[in-house]
Amino acid sequence: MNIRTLCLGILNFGDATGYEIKKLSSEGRFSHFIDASFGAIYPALTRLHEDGLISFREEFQDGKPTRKVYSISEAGRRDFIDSLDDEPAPDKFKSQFLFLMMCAEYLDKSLIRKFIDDRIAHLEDKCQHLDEVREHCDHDGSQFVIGYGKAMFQAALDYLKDNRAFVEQLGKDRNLEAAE
Amino acid sequence: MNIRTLCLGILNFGDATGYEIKKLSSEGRFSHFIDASFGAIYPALTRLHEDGLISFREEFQDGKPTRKVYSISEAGRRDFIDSLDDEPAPDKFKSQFLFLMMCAEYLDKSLIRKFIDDRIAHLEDKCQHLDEVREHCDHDGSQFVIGYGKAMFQAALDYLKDNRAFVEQLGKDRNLEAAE
DNA sequence: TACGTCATGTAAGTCGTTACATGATTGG
DNA sequence: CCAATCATGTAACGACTTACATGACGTA
Repeated sequence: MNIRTLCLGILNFGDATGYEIKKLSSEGRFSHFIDASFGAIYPALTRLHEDGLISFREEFQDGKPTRKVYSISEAGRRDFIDSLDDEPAPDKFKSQFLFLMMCAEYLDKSLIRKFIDDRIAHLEDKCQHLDEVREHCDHDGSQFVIGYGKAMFQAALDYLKDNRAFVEQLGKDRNLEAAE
Repeated sequence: MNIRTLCLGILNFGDATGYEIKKLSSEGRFSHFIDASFGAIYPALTRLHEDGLISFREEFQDGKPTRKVYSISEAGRRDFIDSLDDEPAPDKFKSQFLFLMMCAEYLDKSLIRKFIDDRIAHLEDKCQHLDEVREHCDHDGSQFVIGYGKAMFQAALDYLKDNRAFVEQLGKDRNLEAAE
């Protein structure tokens, strides 16, 4: 799913600025299955506007930059809802962390331990964050989707805690840089 | 992690052709956290060879095209193992399926049911596939990584089975195309 | 003083996908 | 007979990232 459709979909749930779309997609309730950068969002919004699928109003504020608040148009809504009937593209998951763990035998035990500690901390953050978002969100579809994310993160977390000893023991005992 | 490093890493575990790297990354034991296309792999191998990080021998076979079997060089191995000390980039997960489920209220109940049936079938395939790969693989690092993938897929599967009724009930009752 | 937040946007460049081109063999 | 598998590669295109430019305010 491209950034264009993503923007349209988010605007379908309510008006937003480019900045808010970025925050929603990388920190908010979509952040566990989507990500987009400013450099992708702003041009996408410009194009959607040119195509008549969204409109915007400017909100002047003192002390802060002017906001462009985008709204989806009727044509945009139609376009978006039609697109939902298409089979979803398969999920994409890329993990350099797993790639690294696969190479545990080439890493120092201490380094593996550090990477796993970081990862566990990161997953705990994510889980906690999803819990918070879920509490402050009464949209049913989002609830379902947050639950799905939580289930996956929690499973990863449990697996890491239960199996870290196994992968840590695969590493090299210390950095033998002096020797060779 | 770019395709270049991916190829180097796979070659670090043993010689392979471009075709085999593709298969490993999209069907084999790396397929749940990595993917690469031919159009990315072949140029990457050419460049790695130019840079002296890999070498290749040609294997002529009758009835089948000639294979170029690549091997990692000492320089390549050093380069790769050094790169492992860097902090791994954060995981990336993109799911159009979850995006779709978030929009359940705009979909027909029947369509949601179909999408979920497909997804469950797909996840069951993946789980079974990982089980098979795990049995035929005695590399410890890979075992750990396969287990991680399995845990995540299984969690997603269980969640879907337990909560599908909730999201299905959010959908529209039938396709009201005649009305409007 | 320097960084983080709010806010928009551009431009260059990287990276990777998709489609094409080629062609023999095997299996349903 | 058609599709899939094996096998390599190119070229065009698209998508996205990164870095930059601008600027005021708040806070540690």
